[in-house]
Amino acid sequence: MEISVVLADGSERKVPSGFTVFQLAAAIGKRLSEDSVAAKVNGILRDLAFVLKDGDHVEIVTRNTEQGREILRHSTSHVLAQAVTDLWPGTRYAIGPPIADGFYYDFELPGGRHFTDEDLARIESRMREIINEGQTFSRSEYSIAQGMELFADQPYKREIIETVANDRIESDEDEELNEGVGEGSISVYRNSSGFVDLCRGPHVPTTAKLGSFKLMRVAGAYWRGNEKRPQLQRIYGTAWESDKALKEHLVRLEEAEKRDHRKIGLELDLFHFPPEIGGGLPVFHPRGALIRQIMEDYSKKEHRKAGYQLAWTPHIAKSTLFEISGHLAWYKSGMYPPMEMEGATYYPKPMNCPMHILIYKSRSRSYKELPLRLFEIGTVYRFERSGVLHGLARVRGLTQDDSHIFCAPNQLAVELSRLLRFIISILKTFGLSEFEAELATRPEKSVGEDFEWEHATAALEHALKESGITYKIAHGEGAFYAPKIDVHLKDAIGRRWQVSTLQVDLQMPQRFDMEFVDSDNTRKRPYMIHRALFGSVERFFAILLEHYAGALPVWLSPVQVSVLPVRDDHGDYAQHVLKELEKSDVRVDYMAADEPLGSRIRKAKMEKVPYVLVVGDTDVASGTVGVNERGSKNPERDLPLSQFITRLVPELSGRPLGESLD
RNA sequence: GCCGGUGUGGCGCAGCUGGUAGCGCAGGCGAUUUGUAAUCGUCAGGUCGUCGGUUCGAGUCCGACCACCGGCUCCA
Repeated sequence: MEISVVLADGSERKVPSGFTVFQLAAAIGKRLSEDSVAAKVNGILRDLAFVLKDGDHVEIVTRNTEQGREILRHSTSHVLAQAVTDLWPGTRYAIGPPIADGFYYDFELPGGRHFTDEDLARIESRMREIINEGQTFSRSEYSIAQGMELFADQPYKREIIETVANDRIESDEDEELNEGVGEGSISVYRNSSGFVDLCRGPHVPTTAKLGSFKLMRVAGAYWRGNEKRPQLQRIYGTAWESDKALKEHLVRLEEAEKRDHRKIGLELDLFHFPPEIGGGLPVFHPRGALIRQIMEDYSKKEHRKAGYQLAWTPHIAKSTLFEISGHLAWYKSGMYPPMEMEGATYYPKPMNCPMHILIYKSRSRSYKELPLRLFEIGTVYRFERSGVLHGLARVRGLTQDDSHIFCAPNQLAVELSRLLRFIISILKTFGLSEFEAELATRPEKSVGEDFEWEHATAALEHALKESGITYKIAHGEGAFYAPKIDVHLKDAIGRRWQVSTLQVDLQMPQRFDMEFVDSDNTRKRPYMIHRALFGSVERFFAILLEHYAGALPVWLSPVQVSVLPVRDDHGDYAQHVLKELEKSDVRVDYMAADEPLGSRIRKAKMEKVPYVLVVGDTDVASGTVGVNERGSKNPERDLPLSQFITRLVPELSGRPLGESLD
């Protein structure tokens, strides 16, 4: 008896009936069978042991594909669970999905025990034993009731079966919870040693297919992501199709570590976090402060050009203000504690918006003034929980490049489109070019009328469509008072960062009873848009440092050119070069000839100075410089100074000449 | 906030089972005057995160706290 299956390339192939996917792969080629980990049969992922039927469309999934890696990772996480239950009998195991670059598994150890780093080595060697034994994974199906019986002493598994069987979870985030639970039945995978796990599969046929993995770290993780539920012990690991791919991944991690803005900040003497000041409160050293200032000056200039007016507001305000704004009702726990003074209670501001509203309300406003765009680079304080602080990317004192736009309802759509274009244009000037947006819609915990939310959300989506930026909808991720667009960018090594945020506020105008006089002499409520472009100056600074690995573009570099005389007697000429550069507003550093040239060049290079100029005998004689450009291996010699300056000047400003906004 | 880890001169590190701290870089000084990624010598610098405890004796052991690192939760 023969059946016929259709392969990925569309060709048909006759195989004996009862043939498994693996037998098919082996029949096609030895290499394919070795590399196979699973297959897609009629579009559904199946084990290699899956028995083919006549007419099946089969696509063998190999280990070096994204899908293949996912299966390897998933299977490795099962081996992890097996090793842990071997080493600590009585362990309850929860979930263990594949994730980007690896996998994790959550456990509850008997007696409330916690994993330590030393445990990782033990677990890893037990895993290697299991892998070397070449244990098989075999699939079986049970009824829900049988499943509950099978996992009688595994409450987390039982909870998965119960909740998923009652109410199949459909959102992407909880997809792993659907593991192995189908309509009225569950599937489990059993190792030849007897370890059983609830799982949808597929899995590799045998642990022998695994091995290129490494356990990375232990962490606590709340069961089902809920702080109120037990905290489980999570082990993270990485797994790849080959030792080579594993090694490459570890090298990538090392490279990313070198870009860490906290490390670069230290190396380049840009900022630090004095413990005497407190966690999440950075101080910027002269060079770091200079970079900030360049960013902020540039931002202010562009905002003024784009029709914004600068505002300035204080750092603290009476509780009354935050009662009106609703911050005390909604986000008190995120605010710094209050200060008492002369019978009043003051709070450090967590946001600038209430104060900008007061500027708006300082007098009556005419429709002719709208849109009124206020802009402030204002420092706000937020009481971030100690565990979430992360260098400059997450601080307790942050400086928002914050603006609030007040407009007539009919101006909203146009204003949002214009705003989104402005944001993208500014971000591009900083050398960032890959963007993606999220449209965050109404969350469960929120205030306002449905029709307002719909109007505002539609206006945001309109702006997104018009900008051409790719976006997705983040359901229920909006702020309590407003839907929003979050702009994410991709850095030089492909990591995503959330930067700009753009919100249509439905609450503040009402809370503060804002109005404007329209052309028909009636009083109307303005719309309000909140918007931070960098997000926070500190965080954006961190992103730039990581994106450029510290080698900032010339216009952002605190030192743009270092001038190095070869010998002391070239000093006068070097000083002349320095003066000439300063005339063109170049930020120049001078390195006297008191140590060997090579050593000084090395220092300048390590400071990531964009241009190192070396001047010696021939330069003194003919008015030239030697140019050692950052990133280039071959220094140029005998370049006339004026020529170097002509070349440098266009790099001194962020925006390429001739390009304008709007 | 929770789980795990770390905390030794400005930076990077060493210091075995407890016996009063070392190295490299950076820094000061002196010599060297050098054509493209480390010149030589010399000097100085640490109450070992903080506080408390155990001990004849603590950088080493215990506890609390602080800060940082990796996660979880959170992120107006």
